[in-house]
Amino acid sequence: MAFRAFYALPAENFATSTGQHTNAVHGFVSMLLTMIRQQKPTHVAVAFDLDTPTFRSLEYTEYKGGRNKTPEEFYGQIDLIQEVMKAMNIPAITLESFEADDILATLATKGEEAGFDVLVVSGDRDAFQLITEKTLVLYPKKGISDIPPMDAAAVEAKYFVPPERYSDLAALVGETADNLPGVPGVGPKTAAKWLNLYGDLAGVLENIDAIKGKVGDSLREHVDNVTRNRRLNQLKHDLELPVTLEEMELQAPNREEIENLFDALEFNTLRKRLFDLFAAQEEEVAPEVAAFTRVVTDNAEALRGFMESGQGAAIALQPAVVDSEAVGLALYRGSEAAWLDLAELDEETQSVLAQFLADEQAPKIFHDAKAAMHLLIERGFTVAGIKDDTLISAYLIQPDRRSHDLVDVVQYHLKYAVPVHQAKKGELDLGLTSDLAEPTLAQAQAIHDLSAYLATKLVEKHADELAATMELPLIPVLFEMERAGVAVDVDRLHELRAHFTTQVDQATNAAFAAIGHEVNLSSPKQLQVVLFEELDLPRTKKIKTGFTTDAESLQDLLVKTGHPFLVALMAYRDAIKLRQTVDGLLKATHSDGRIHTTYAQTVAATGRLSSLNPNLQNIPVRSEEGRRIRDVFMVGEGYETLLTVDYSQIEMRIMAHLSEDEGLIEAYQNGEDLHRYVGSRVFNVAPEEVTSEMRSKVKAMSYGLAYGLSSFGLSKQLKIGVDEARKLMKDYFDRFGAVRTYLRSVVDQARKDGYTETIFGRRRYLPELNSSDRRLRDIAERAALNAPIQGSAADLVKVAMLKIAEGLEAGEYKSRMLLQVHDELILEIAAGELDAVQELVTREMGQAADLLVPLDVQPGIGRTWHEAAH
DNA sequence: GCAAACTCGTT
DNA sequence: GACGTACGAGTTTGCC
Repeated sequence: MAFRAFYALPAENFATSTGQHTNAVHGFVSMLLTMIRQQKPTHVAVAFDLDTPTFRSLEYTEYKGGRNKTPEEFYGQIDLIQEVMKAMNIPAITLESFEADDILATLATKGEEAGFDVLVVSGDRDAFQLITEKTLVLYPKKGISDIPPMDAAAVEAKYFVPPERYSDLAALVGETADNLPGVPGVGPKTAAKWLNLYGDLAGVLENIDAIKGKVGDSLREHVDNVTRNRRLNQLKHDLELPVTLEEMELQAPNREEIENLFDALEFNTLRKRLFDLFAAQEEEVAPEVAAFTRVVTDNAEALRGFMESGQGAAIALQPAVVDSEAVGLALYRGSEAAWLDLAELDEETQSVLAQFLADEQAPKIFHDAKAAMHLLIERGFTVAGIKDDTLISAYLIQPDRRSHDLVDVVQYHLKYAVPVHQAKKGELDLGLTSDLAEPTLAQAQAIHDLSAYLATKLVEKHADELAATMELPLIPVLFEMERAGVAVDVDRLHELRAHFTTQVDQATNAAFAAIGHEVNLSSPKQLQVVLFEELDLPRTKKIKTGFTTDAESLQDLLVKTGHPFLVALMAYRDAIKLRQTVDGLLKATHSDGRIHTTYAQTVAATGRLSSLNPNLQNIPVRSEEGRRIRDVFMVGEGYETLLTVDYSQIEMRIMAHLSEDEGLIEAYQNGEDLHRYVGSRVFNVAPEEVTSEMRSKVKAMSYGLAYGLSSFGLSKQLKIGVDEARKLMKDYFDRFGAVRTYLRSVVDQARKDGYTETIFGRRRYLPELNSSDRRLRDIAERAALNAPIQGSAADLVKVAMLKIAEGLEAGEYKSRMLLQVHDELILEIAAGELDAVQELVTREMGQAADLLVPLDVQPGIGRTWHEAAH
């Protein structure tokens, strides 16, 4: 691992002021911290090779021969790593005449015997022989985060033999890195074929004469290689180690030693990461979980009994997931729990479970029900009767938190650490005590307990009604939208990709020609050198790393200097952004020819949905070129057309409603062109005398107000003086005074209450309104201004979606909602249903709330999203 | 190799 | 000295 770190990080970038290279140390410690954070081990040890002879090199002098000499810069870094381990109170183990992997093998065996789950991290494939039900191997390819631990199934998938045969396979194939030649002409495929035919290596050698062909001859000729390889690649499991398992228990680091050591190594960001990690760990409290009875529900009768004995009490459910697939399901109902192996259900049990899951009257509690629905439907189960979702509850209680992972939520509210399971794919016998069942059952129990605890919290925060009438009912609606996905024209996507690539290339060439050399146009850092040093253009706004090269500043520079490089650079930025968008869409297109986004219901603090994997809420629309991407979203087979319906000026209307400003309300009630109307009042001219320049000024101001725009911001946006902007705002507020009163009162009220509230009662808590830090307070004030407006709009759209879903179901329409883009809904319309569905959608959107101003909705029809725009 | 910074698309 | 909300995603760079 240290060696990998050494080559991953450029040595020349990592040296102390005294010249000591630290890249391997930095990389190793960085990886170790990541691993501790992700895997949360209770015990940790690190094994090192020595550079003295081992029993392998004594038996076979060429062992690991032919390797390049260790680079100069690596020397000494191993000692430094060992010093860091000492300061972290992590044993660093070496053993004369043995290799690190033998130490790991011994530790794995000892750990298993002591009842531990073991995770071996090694860059040596020989470690695969250690894999068992209790031991997994992390074999880093690129990085150590984001790679699943190798289990038996993963080894089989890759090498076609189980882990206990891996060493046999390696002996036949050979290992270049260790200078262990195998049988020429034999690769993993052939080796695996033989091993599976004859059981193991001994079997292959017994039947050596039966193997035909050139490879058979080759094997017979090199059989000595094979037996030697097998002897050498066998790891030792029974070494006398200088460290006990107890001594491996992960402890807090020795702060003083770390400080001194990291001072010397000049590690500053790592120091923070290390202390942050252990600070977080110290907070964790031991679980205080009530005991419950486990019920094995491996047959229909047992499952039915479990269901019935609960007498209709809500059941918490938690799927166990391996490789994005539900392999097990834990059910918990207070003092009693059940565990189901979803892969092994007999027909009758499957049917009992299916009936329960689909029963609207059987109340269920999930943490992230929508995700569970996707997992379960792949197993043939539909889910109804979602009584509670602790993910939603946690979000409504603290909408500003970014993540509401079960682990975090339980830790925060119930003050205990819920166990997390290691995914183990090959483990098909999922008994009640399996590594998967225990933690999943504990999670289900935690969800059950959370649900009860958060229910009172919801009431305290006045979010119970919102949960019951809006967020929970929305779950199945969003689920259906995600499941449906939207059809895309893949050929068109490829054409667009080629088109934008041409533009990227042209812009790149033009940019290089303009400055006479190449540069990475995607690197702000390099662009700064070109713009502000080579070309010596006027400096732009300061940012942390120098001067910004953002689009707005580039445009300013272009106006000031007219330099052709700027033109090319801006064209490059536009084109590469569009190509990235297209690439993302291509990557996200499923085999059904559709893109299935995921709506995050618990991310945006204002109550909006967000869209991810891919984000379909930021598909370009403003530029002509970008809009072409909207043409690839098309009506799917079996449907007639797309229908888009969006609210016009929803946030302005909500501001009119909330402020009760008579002028604004009158304008909307009379159906006037709002910006023209406002313009005529602000500039004191007749409506027909409002010029387009006046109109765009008040339009920018109107929208900006809902975001907490300052006169400075307005002046910048409109490219007018601050004085003029200030006057514009004054004139605006003179005419629409209630708006100013409202905006002020929102912030004042929020400062008193600690939260803002939408029309539908959605709260956002903003404690920083009373911060002594001016910057934080300003940010909180703008959030307080915006949250009721953006949030009410989000609520309104959600209400409309619920009504539309209801209406579609009641009318037994085949048409369906596909997408939501904050104030716009996109539906796929089945043949003959257009008129009725359009009427339904526009009606429900129009009457989603009873405001002081009318809600205006605009429908559009077309074969593609672009065509359906109006 | 990981995490932060920058940039930019939408509403 | 900063100055418009709410997001997601891709690329580059700093780390020492």
